[in-house]
Amino acid sequence: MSEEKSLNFLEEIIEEDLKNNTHQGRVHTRFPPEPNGYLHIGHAKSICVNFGLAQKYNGKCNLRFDDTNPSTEETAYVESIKTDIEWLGFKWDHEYYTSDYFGTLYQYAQQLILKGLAYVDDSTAEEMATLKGTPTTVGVNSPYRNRSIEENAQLFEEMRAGKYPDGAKVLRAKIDMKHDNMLMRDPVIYRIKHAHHHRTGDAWCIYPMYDFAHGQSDSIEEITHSICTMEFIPHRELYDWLIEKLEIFPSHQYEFARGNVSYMVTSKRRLLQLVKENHVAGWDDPRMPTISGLRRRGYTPASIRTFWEHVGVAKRDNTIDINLLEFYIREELNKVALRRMAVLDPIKLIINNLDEHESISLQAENNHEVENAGERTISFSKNLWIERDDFMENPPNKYFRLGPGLKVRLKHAFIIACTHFTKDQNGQITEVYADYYPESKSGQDTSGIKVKGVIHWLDASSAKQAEVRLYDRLFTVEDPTSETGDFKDYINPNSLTIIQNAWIEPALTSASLEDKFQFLRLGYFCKDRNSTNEHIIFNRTVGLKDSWAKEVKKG
RNA sequence: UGCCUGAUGGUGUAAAGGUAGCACAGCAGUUUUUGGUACUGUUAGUCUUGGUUCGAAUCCAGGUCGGGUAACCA
Repeated sequence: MSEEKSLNFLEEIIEEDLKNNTHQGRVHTRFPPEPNGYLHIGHAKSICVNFGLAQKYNGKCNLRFDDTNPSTEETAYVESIKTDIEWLGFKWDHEYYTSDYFGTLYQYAQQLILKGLAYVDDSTAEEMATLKGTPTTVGVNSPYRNRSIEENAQLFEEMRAGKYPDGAKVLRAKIDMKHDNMLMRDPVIYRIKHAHHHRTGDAWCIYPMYDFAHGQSDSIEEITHSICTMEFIPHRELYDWLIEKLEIFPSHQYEFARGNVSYMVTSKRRLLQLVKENHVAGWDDPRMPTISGLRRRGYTPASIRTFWEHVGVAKRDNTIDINLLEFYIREELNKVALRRMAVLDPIKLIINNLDEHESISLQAENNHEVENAGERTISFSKNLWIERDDFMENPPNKYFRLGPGLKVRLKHAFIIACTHFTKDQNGQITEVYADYYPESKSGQDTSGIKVKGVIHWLDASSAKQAEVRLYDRLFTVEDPTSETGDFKDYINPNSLTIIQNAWIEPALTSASLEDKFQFLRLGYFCKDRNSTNEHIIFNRTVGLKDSWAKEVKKG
């Protein structure tokens, strides 16, 4: 089989540059988060693209915090972002902050003023908005547009010195108020903000705007390929204009389509709302699409990387089916997760032909997908727990589990035959009775009995209790933001089901936070960070594929 | 309405003028001591109208539809 992986458009650009020796064979990218929120699944794509490209082409990737707006940014976010990137498995070449360049950026602004390409404007925000025009009507020059170079230089210096209050003046690039691209209509490049900055403290009271910081920072770091999402396309013209006028290193911007995933929302505003209004338990709630949420949910870094790698990079709008993400986490967990048994909704199973104090030791494989995964010892005795779902009073034809007169195998143990059962006055099954076949022991079955079904179970005398949290998608519709009404109207009321008293294998009590488990026939689980020795909590990462459920649904 | 983008099965993504392929999902089956996994088979696609060409998903022109864009946010 020839593994001929085609290149995405960014790889094509880079390979073309490499061929033409555009940057002396250098590939240098950067990941530029703003430290004002937590990273989510969409950022993970950008991280995979930027760090991935650098890796593939033997280049470098910087981490640069785009911290030009002191009123929204915090050091706490810086830490969470770094944690998440490292967890995803990437290493940055340098850790930079746009605020490191405030001095240089200030000088760049002065140069622009000296070239007659920037001016100080006293207009209010409203006045500027009016003068700016609309996409279909051209803008009008500000009355301050023709101030002399000397006056502009003087005023800008005074802005920096703190002579004016917030909003009193801005520095604008002098481009063209009639430009088709709204961003070229004399964009604001510096504004006054008497705010404490998380890194520079009170050293500055003027801060550069994104457009006067990002491209210049790329240039300072000699970034060869500045890769961002499609909504920045209109900014590229300004990006290039500034680099040209400033005569600095010609970084270039390339845009790809952000990756959307069905049943998830990723806008910072909406995520913040979910947290603030307590629809979820925090930024790392396992239902959140944040990296920290996915981590707590039990997703692995590799599964997220593989997911984005297979999704690919292109320029068209897209919504990726959440099934694909779930496929990749299942694929990985199937190979690494230790198999254990747990009973979430128990009914008692009593073995008729076993004495009360009898106990049989059995060996159970930890993961038969992997050699050397080892075995553990489990016990089998008279009183067992089985899943309520695994017994039916009047089972349909293709039901391969337990029912009156039916036989099944208890995983890793014996074949049993149901003799009778009891119900309470509400018609709820309370106890199921069965005979076991001693000669049908798992691995050394000489009984000759064939059964189609295998169910999981727990020895009631040794099982431990735990809390199990079953997570489902947070929303009931693929794209809650495109529906009528508020996106929160579409929150899935069943996104979290808490089972307070589930039964688990004793071996599970010593689980670590990093361990991944498959609860046989139920799904993949991991221990929650809020677990204590007395109270263990397991989170369901994702269920197993369930073709029986599908069958039932079809009727 | 201006400018910028984009359009390939249900979803995502390939095919650089020459057999429309891959993955997920779906469906059918084989295997199975997890109704899991693995394996096999299978359904289904080039937005539209013209043009260029022996030949067009690809090139050209018009149209249609989607997305972005009018913060002292990034």
